[in-house]
Amino acid sequence: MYGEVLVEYGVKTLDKTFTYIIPNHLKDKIQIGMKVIVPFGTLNINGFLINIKDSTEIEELKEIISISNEEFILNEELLKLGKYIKEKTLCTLITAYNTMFPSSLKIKTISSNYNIYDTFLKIKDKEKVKMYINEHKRAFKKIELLNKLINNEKVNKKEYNSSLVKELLDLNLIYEEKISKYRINKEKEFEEKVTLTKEQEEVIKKFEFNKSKTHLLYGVTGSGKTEVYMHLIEKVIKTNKTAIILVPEISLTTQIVNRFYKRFGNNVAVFHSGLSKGERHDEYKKIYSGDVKIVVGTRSAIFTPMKNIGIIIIDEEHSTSYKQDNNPRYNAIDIAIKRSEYHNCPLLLGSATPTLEAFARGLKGVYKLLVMTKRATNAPLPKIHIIDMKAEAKKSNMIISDALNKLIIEKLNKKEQIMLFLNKRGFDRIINCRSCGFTFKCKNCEISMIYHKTSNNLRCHYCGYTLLKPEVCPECREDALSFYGLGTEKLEEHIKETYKDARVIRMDTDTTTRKDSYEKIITKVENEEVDIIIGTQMISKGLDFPKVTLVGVINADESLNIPDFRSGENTFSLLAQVSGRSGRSDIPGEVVIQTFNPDNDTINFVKENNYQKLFNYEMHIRRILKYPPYFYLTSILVTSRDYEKASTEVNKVSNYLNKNIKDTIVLGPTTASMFKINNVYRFQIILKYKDFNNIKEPLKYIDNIYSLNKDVSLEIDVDPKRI
DNA sequence: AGCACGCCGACT
DNA sequence: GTCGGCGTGCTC
Repeated sequence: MYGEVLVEYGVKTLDKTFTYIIPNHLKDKIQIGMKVIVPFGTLNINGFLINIKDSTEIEELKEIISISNEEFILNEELLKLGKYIKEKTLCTLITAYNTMFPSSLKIKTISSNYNIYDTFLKIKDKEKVKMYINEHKRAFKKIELLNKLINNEKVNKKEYNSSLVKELLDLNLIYEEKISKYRINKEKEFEEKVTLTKEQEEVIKKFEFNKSKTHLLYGVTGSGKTEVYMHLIEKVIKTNKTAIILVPEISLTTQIVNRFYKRFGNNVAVFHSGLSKGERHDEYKKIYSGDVKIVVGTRSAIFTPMKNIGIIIIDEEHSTSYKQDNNPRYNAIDIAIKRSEYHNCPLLLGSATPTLEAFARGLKGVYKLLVMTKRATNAPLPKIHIIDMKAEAKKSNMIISDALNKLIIEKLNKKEQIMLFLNKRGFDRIINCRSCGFTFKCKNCEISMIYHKTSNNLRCHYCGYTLLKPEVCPECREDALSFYGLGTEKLEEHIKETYKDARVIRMDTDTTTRKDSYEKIITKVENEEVDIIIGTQMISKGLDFPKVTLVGVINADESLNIPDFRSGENTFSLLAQVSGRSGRSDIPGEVVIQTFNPDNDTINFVKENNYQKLFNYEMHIRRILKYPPYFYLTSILVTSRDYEKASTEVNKVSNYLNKNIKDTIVLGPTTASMFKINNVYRFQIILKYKDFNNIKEPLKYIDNIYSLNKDVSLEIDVDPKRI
């Protein structure tokens, strides 16, 4: 017997199998999908057994040394899925398999045993024990323990003093029994049955089970999407099938997972990067062994080895977090579609602000479109005020406008909660005019231009159009051009100074690095130990705090100015999402959006809460400029420490593509949006096309060439979320 | 990726 | 005369 093994190095030159002899002592145990240790060159390394065969042409063969992980084996579905990932993202097969396997289960660490146990004490010989009790009448504790055992009570070793237990063990009266247990263990709580709204019922009625169909649930913020998810899952697990539900961020798993625990108890596993290695091992084991029917998690949970899947749900479908931004650059939605096909089960994408791609498919009938337009509590959507910061700036209100200030004081007095959202995702290298709000846009591409300090000019990162940086604003002739930039920390300081009695908490990547810190912050807010929550992206999605009645967006403009064709769409979804945090229960909510561009179309769609208008507006632009969903995109990034090399090679690539790709628009080469990072120069090419098959082989070809080049590297991102 | 083999420059 | 620089090529 021979085994075909993929070795662990994720490099293009080793993206093929090596054949090994399967020695007799492994023949019974070994299975396809197992991790093994093989001799490779001069050393022994880890690999993945992906095929077993009876004969081989190769003459000199070595033997597989051992199996490195018997506990978890990749099943047939997941082995197939890896091949799909390789084809779709152009990564190596082993890279695909390694990402599907949770990192804590990588072989380097597997030597330690992640299983943990409860140790119970058992009785050996009742008669002997009774005799002992008679002879030691004054050993009260020991007698108590032994009596429990005689009465067949469960006794955990931890309950008694260890030396006491040891004595009894040494006397051979009792013995230990280890029962493996999981670290996370939640009992189901009773939860009163919720009555569904008409809209929720309608959605559930229309939902198509038992077939591979993608549904898009477009439901406004607070319309009760989570409740719909739970109902659908309840139906599915009643038929003995399983469910996967993905949420965008760890901060969100906390709230959703708790709701799931309450309703489904130990039938739920969590899976995300915030778990400790041990916890992750346990959760994976629960899933692998079929102990749970539901898994809730972030992107990587889409690879968990659930069997007999009855539904896959992706919440906040528009979130960019479903796309991995390093190798392999997969999108969990694509994987979900693939798995739904394999299991012949439905996929549900949910969002209050779907991506244009998804909504367009919904309208075309590719996805089944389900709609919820009302809030579940029947509360109205919050009232949105747009504040012109140009006018405020003249009054020297640089951070908080008069209107927002007034509302903050009002809400503080009423003991209601306030969320202040700071949009930090912009580049500080965007210049705008403090006087009139003007920002520089490329005349060809309609996207913001980026300031380059070294050359003192403004550049478009799509087409390369360059403009010398003017001294005064070309619109109003004022000398008021400036960079933008305010951090959460500074905002927190300002708020604490201004509202001295308010209890303020900050929620961003800095304050949530420690494990459980999300949970702590969320609990604090829920227990009303906090008046004002300051945060970034993190507080924009999904959080459900009934006492929040005011949301303030400090700087709406930054994401508007990101030089990406999706900036309008992303800004709308971000603002609509944060707005949705306000007034979720019975008290009506308000939203204040501060902007230097109060007349901007996107901002006004937010004010009207009109997704449909945004959709039509953006689709129009996308059609003219040949962007998704009308065309697919792939970006190619060429980088080098040597400016000249990067520049000449990217031109070579571009020439090659222009000659060898048909029916594809080749844009560039241009400098990438971050041109120089850590002294590495970055250039990019963007491809716009209708059919991936036209570009796949040429892309593989250039990818292979540059995998051998140590000075210049090339990265391909198929369907990038950011360009 | 990681290592051996190999072919040219400055040193006890 | 040898030690070691890293360029090239191979790994079942």
